[in-house]
Parts: sequence; structure tokens; C-alpha cells
Amino acid sequence: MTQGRASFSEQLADDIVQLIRSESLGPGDVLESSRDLAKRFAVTTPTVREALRRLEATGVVELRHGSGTYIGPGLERSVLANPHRPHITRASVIELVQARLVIEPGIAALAASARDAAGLQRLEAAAATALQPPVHGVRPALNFHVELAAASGNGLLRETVEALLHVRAPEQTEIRFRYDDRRRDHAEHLEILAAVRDGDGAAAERLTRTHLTTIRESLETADFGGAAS
Amino acid sequence: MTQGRASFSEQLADDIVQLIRSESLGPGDVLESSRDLAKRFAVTTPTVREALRRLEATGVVELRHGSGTYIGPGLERSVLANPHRPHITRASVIELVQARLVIEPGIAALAASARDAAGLQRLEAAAATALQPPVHGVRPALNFHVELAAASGNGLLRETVEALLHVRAPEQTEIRFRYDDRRRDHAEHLEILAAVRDGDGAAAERLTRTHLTTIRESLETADFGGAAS
DNA sequence: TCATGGAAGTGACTAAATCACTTAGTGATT
DNA sequence: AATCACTAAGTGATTTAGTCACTTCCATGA
Repeated sequence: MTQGRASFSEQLADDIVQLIRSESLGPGDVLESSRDLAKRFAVTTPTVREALRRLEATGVVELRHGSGTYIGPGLERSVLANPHRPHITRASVIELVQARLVIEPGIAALAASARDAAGLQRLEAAAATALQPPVHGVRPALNFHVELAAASGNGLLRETVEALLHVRAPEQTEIRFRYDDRRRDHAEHLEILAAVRDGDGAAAERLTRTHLTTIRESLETADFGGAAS
Repeated sequence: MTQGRASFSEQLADDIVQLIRSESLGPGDVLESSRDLAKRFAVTTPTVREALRRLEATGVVELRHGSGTYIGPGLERSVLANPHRPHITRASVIELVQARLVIEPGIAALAASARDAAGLQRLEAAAATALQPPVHGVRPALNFHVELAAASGNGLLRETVEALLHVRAPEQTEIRFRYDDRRRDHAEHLEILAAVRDGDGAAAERLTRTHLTTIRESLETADFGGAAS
């Protein structure tokens, strides 16, 4: 890096990550209280808070008022979506679909060749619940694509797709809810699922490409210029 | 929702982002001093610092001791690499190459069809400097792939490749420096460049796949079990 | 012209409190 | 016996006030 020495809070954030690793803490576990952390590392509470805020921004920890500091899912992630992203535009939505169109067909092909029983089961479950409305912030309609990437066996690909789908997730769901045919989506998901189950990589790739192309076209024809509200 | 109201610092982080947008500040510009921000939003300095630390973690701002708070490149980014990632293993490096093998050939094909003069020029510059050693944290050898993605015209694809290459970047460079044939890499880059210049998407896709396959094989045969140091 | 030095402005951190929320335990009520 | 309301302890959230360290810049002097 350009800076030789890091600030206290930056150093402290690394130390806390190291502490989490050395104690083998996983998502959901409780971290030491901020007061104890302050004592342990011989700094004051505001400094600890800065370090924790930093870690919170990338999902490594989660601070719950009155309860404690908990380990989040961010520790094992390599790539993530920026929580502060630019406003949505028509172009940005289409850009996203085009990016997915480049990336996801290859993932589908890989998933068809690398599938296993557990992955197939999760994929089937995701396809089955795709028509249910979003609850608790989880969007079943998008979950199928994440599980498809997970079935490829490559964690980085899963994270990449997850991050891309997290980009402007609320607006994406809103738009698909208004302009997309979810029954057709579901039918296409089932076709992809069948191809993956049969181990037919070429078909999975082709079907995924068709699926995303259909979505892109429905977005391109739809006029949502004033749909920002 | 799970939590109805956000904490002060979380709300404040959003407000600061909004302030940056409303004043049309870009990377390199100076943000208001933390004391002034505290006055403007009627909170105290530690709270401001927490919000800034949060934004710093995702690259939205950069705090320089004694100088000021500067806008960083993170504001316009949608997907980024996690600064606190797990330790490197042999499997994780190969996983990364496999992920790139799925994603980048399609990007090369898109770049060949969407290329323009400016993009080609940047791509040529990246290829020309690829043999130079890393300086100031910039790794010319990896830059070619980022510029290739940029030439596709899709910003999200560029960010995705950039984030993937940022994952374990130092270790990656180290490994390639030790086990990879950089002259061969360079020759293959030039081939890809020629295909993109000719607008031959199929060739660009094939050459990129070959290029990454070669890298993967050289990593699989290399024994870097004890190269963690 | 150029180096020196110091003042002003900035972020970094400390210190001691108080406030607000969650949780679990306790006891009374049903 | 089961349930509910209350209480107390532990936790994060925020404030207030102040000191320290770094950077920048400009005036000063050689």
C-alpha cells in the first residue's frame, strides 16, 4: 500500500479479524463486548467502535444494540456488493442483465457437469419457492440463480452472482414484479433445472442464455422511464 | 423489517453519500472537515468518525491524517472485493482461475464486437506495459484483463473482473511472478488483442479460454504448498 | 531563488459519563 | 403450575470535552 503505517482503528480491525479466526468464530457467534475489546487491545471504546463500524460495513460483524456484537457472513466472502451504490437508471438495469448474460450461461454449463445430490436438492427447492413473494428480505425469484451458481461448486462464482443480484436488489425485484412474467420465468427455471439434472451442459448453457435474453427483451420493450418512484 | 430504525452513524453515512452526490463531488475532491460535518448534521465528532470509517471501508471516502477527507473511487462502484478475506490456499487460487475461466472468455467475445477506438488504445497500452514490474500497487500484468473487460463497454463486467483480480491480489502476483511464464502471457495477450481489434469474437473467446487454461495448468503442476510465507 | 520555520487547520485518539436497548431472572398474579 | 409484569444487569449508542499528531502553506530569512 501507499501508506506505511495504518491508523489505530485500521490495525485494530485487522486484529479483531485475526481474533475471530484464532477463536474459530463463525456467523451467528457472539464477539467479545466492545468494553472488553477495549481492555484487551489497550485502546478506548470509540476506537473500538470505529474498527467495528469498518468491519460492519463489509458484513464481517453485526452490532445489535443492547445484545452484543455478532459475527456476520462477510468474513468468508471475497467479493461483495457496495451498500452505497448509485441511483438506478434504465441503462443500469439493462447493463446488469447484459453482464449476467455474459456470465451466467457458462456457470450453468459448469453446474451441469459438477452437480451433486445436495446441490440439486437446493436448486430444486429454490425453483419450487420462486413464485412466492419476497419475505424477510429474501427474494426467492433471484435465489434460483444463486443456487445455480452454488451448484457449480465454485464459491467465488456463487459470490459473484450473489453480489451482482444484490446490486439494486429492491429496484430489480420491483421492476420484475411489474414488467416480468413470473410464470414464464418459473417454467424456464424448470427447464434449466432439468438440463442440469441430466448433466447436459450445452443445453443448460443455451437455456440460461435464452432465459436471460427473454428478460432483457422484456425490459427493453417496457417503458419504465417514470418508474423511479 | 428486522430493524425499524438505523443507528445514527448508519443514517449519517447515507446522508454524507447524499451530500457528496448533491454537490457533485468526484474522486479526489475534498470533503467537508469532520468538525464541520458534525455541526451540519448536529452530531458529535465520534459519530461522524464512525460514519466515515464505514464509508472508508467500501472506498467511498479516504481519510488522510492532517490533510482532510477525500472522495474515493468506491462511490460509483457496485461490486467490490472484501478487504478482509480469508487466507490463501492452493485450492482458493485454482478456484479463482476457474471462475475467471468461466467469466472472461465471454467478456472477450463481447469486447471484440463492442470495441471502440478509445478502448482499443487503452487495451494496447495495457498490453505494452504488462512486462513491467508492479509499481505503486498497480499490477500491469493483471491490468490487461481489466481493460479487456472495460472494452466490452459494460461497467459492471469491468468492476466484476476488477474485484476478482483484487481478490488476493498480492499473493496472485507473487505466485505468477514465481511460477508463470510472463513472456508467454504477453504473447497470448497480443493474440487476444489482435482478435479484438479484428472484431473476431469467436477467436477472442477461444484465445482467452486457452490463455486462462494455460495459467491454470501451470498452477496445478506447480507445487506451492509451502509458499505461504 | 530557495530553504527554514512556525502557525493554522485537519484528522486521531483519549477520557469519563449518560442514555437506550435487550435479556434473563424474579416474583406476584392467575 | 403456568403465565405475566417487573426489575436489574449487561450491552451498544451517543455525547461532551479535551489533547495529540500530522499536513499544508505562507511568510521569513539566508
